[in-house]
Amino acid sequence: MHHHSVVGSLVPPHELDVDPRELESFAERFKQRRIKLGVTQADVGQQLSKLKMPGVGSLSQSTICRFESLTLSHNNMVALKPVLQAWLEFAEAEMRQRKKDEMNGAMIGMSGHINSNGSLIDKKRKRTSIAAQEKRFLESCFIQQQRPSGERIAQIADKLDLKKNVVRVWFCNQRQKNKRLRFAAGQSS
DNA sequence: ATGCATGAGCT
DNA sequence: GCTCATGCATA
Repeated sequence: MHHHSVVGSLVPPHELDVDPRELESFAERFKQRRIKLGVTQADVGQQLSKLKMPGVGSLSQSTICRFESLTLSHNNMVALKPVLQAWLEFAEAEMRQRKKDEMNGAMIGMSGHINSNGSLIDKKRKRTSIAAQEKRFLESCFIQQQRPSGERIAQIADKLDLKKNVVRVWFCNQRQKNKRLRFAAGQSS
């Protein structure tokens, strides 16, 4: 229910071929201006929904962070760029407006805080922690076969005393990691 | 900032 | 069962 791809992998055909260097410079400018605005990565993610861009909801701090550090796939970077660019313009316009208001002496009392709290007891997602030694083995296996068969995965899982699913997901994440812009072969900047 | 996980969509 | 975009949880 919370997975509504912001843009899926559908990108205008004209922009399918975007210069990685262009993305890199944009990401850098984005971060600098975001910081200048005094806004956190988490804030950006939440404020995106205020943009009312069709099909664009909010994003997590993780995703904003990864955009800034170029650790997303090329297509993902290309898809997110226009959205974040729109947010930047929106946020800077808003700031200009605030300054203007202050100039007009429209200082509004900035105090008051209302805090309510409701605590619910729910099952939180747990994260398996794979030990360094196990990781080393997994990495060596990954070098041999990036896409081991189900049988091979079961074998590895058994040897490392990990759930088969944990090993399968590890390989999936590893392959995905190899596709991230920043680690892709052929990056020169 | 990053590791492990989820869920949608596709084959 | 994979890829892909994305996020919770945690270091």
